[in-house]
Amino acid sequence: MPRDGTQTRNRILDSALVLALEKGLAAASLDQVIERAEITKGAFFYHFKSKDELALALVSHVAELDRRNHASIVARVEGLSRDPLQQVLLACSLTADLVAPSEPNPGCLFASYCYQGDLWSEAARKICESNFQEQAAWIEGKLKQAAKLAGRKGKSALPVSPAQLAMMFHSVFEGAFVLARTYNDASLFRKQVLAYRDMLEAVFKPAK
Amino acid sequence: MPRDGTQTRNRILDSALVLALEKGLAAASLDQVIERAEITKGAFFYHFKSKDELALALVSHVAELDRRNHASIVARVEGLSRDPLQQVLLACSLTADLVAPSEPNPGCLFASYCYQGDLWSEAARKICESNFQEQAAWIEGKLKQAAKLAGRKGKSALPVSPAQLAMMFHSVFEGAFVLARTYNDASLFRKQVLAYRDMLEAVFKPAK
DNA sequence: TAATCTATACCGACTAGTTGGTACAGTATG
DNA sequence: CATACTGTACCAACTAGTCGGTATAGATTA
Repeated sequence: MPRDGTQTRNRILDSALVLALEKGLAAASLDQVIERAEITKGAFFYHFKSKDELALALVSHVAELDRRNHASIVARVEGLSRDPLQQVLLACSLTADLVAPSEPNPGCLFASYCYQGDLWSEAARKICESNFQEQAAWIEGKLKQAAKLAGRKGKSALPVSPAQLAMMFHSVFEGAFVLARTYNDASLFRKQVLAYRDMLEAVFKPAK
Repeated sequence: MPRDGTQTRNRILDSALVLALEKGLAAASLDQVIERAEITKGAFFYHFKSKDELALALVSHVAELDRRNHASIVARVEGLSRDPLQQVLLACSLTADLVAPSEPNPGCLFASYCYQGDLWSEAARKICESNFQEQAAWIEGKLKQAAKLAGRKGKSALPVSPAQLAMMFHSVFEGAFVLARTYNDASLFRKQVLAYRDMLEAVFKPAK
């Protein structure tokens, strides 16, 4: 058997990811991707037919990492508590820690793509959408359970539907990156995700 | 005096804005901007020294529109109610209506820029930051007043500080655009902004 | 009042450099 | 011996930006 090419492929992907978050993949030339990956043009085009193919492979790659990360958070959180609301709150806390406060270019590849028309193919969109959906569905399910439990104690209906609350996770998540970049302060990401968590908690546990 | 050039300049700005929201300004070539504005290269470079200068002028332009829009919302809202919380809630409602549910490319130029390193100069960042700050400061002030009013009635402290709640407006606002693009459904923008509004209301008016 | 001047506004061919992508001969590795 | 590259040379298309020239219209002058 020949030597393993997956290592080189991953180097290309890693290089592209760094550049994509730093300056946007559209603005990053293949030469830059190649230089950073420390390979040659020949090697690049051996693994990818075109820049578009790289772009698509990169979303797929990141989506896969994201799904694994989400699965890991779910597993940890479901081990820590049996209460559905607590599980969601814990998941928020873990998500908040995903970005180091010192990170120079905190951001989400999905958001980066969706503001760069060239890369925002229907295929890429669907990958992002399904990731969002999967995660939102988990939150929504948990919140519905939580609402039922709270309802049994004879409380009023929620001011916002579990579906909208679940989607708001991604609103805040994505918006927090924009905030962090605009204020040039990566710690804002953490603060905003935690603020969302605290608001969620308050909505489900109204003043006694 | 020669004929008026401001019209041409505005045409360029408008053209650039459309393209920036559609595909990102970095990916839009000057030729495209020029073609859409129905002018020539000479006219473009008469008004702008470089693409970078256009980019900066465009954020300035949009920031100015945004500030006027915010001022208009504040004026309307302060005419409609004297209660600070109600004013903020109304402002959210008005903001939610900013994006038509049929809009093809809903988005924010600031977010677009901050994911495209080339355009994200320190000067551009500061323009966006000051717009965010100004608007967040208004919300924060109102929420502090609202908290005081609620406190007089002998209620518990807020689960999230007014400052974080105010910033969350922009988190949700920016994130909602990403959501709308990812789910390919512009109506999500409105829903998310309204969901934020309802959550705010719930936090300040806990179950009686 | 006609000719000239001047400053702004604009035109469009052109250039130097970069881009994504190709071609292909050779080398290393399992 | 097929796979996984390296290295270099190349190309057409496109890029931002330049530059010499022109059109317009008000101000100055003869």
